[in-house]
Amino acid sequence: MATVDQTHAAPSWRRVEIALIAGARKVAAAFDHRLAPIDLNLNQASLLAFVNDFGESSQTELAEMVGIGRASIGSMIDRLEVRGLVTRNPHPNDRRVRLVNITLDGAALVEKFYEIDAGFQREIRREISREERQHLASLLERLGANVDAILSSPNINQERGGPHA
Amino acid sequence: MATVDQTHAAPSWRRVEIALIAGARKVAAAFDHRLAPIDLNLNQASLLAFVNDFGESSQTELAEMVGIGRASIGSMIDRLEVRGLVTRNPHPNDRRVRLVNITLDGAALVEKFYEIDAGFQREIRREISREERQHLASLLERLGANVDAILSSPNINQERGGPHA
DNA sequence: GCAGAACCGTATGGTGCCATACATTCTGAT
DNA sequence: ATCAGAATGTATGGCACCATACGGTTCTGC
Repeated sequence: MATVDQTHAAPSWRRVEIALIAGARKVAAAFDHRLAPIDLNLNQASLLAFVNDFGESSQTELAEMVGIGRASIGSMIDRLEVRGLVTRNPHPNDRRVRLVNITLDGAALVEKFYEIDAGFQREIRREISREERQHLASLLERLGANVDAILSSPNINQERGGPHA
Repeated sequence: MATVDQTHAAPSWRRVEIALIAGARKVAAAFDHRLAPIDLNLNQASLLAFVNDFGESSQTELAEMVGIGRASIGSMIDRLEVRGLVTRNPHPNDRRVRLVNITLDGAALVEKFYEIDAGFQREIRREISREERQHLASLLERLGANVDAILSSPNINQERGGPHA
């Protein structure tokens, strides 16, 4: 009750972009819910799986992969390292870099993750076709490009009336 | 370099869901960037616009509308109230409820928001057709339904193979 | 060689969200 | 009338992320 009335299809305060953001947060929450038994969240699992498949990677590479900043990836790896799921080793030729590798325990956890993930996919993708997902991916890609353009462009300071031209 | 190889269409560590989450965060960041001149973030602007259009609402209604929890909406309204953009008034018949109303200042800010939003839409929706957006909205709706189902269902503890039924 | 730019990882402080627990108030059953 | 249960809003503590700044390291141009 008191939920948003369906008859208002797309009122001004309920944009697609807002639905996108709230929806993404809920998807993450659902993922985390299913991942709780192995005590991992989505980003952690994603990082682990990446290192498992790709082998040793620098932290910057991992940050770019997961889509978060370098500082965040650092503390994330801290926690994974404490749990013995990954190791940090020096790069042989570049002393700035710390290469992240997966451990046996980590690899074992990735296996469990894949099982859970398979079940999760069946649930989350119900009523959503493969074609739609690909469409979504391409849309997100273009969205990302537009976002980058916005972020790198300055704010035209309240030139009220907006950029009519 | 070291970026994701395109030839791997959907590698296990790069799911659509992850792209969705990272993409949504970036969209929010871009929105906040454009909203910075009026010192509002997306959720705040969305809340203000809702109250502006719908009139007084309870905090629980607003939380549901924005898609965050009751505790979060509370501190959010705190900040808006301090700035004099909304007021909290007692409900005439129910002393638990505090009805949120918009002020004249708040309404004026909503107008600015609409202008900025219009420009933002033009930017963010470049290369994305109206049909695609509607498609996205419907997809998000089904995604949300699946998510709700997941969150309200218990974790079948690593009954590997997943819920076949 | 060497100063300055570019890059890697880390430390710090701040933000926004969540989950949980709580006091208050309303509702409904007895 | 009374009392259990539900609903509203608030307080608290924790988490994950960001932006910024920094020390250490490598690369580049002279």
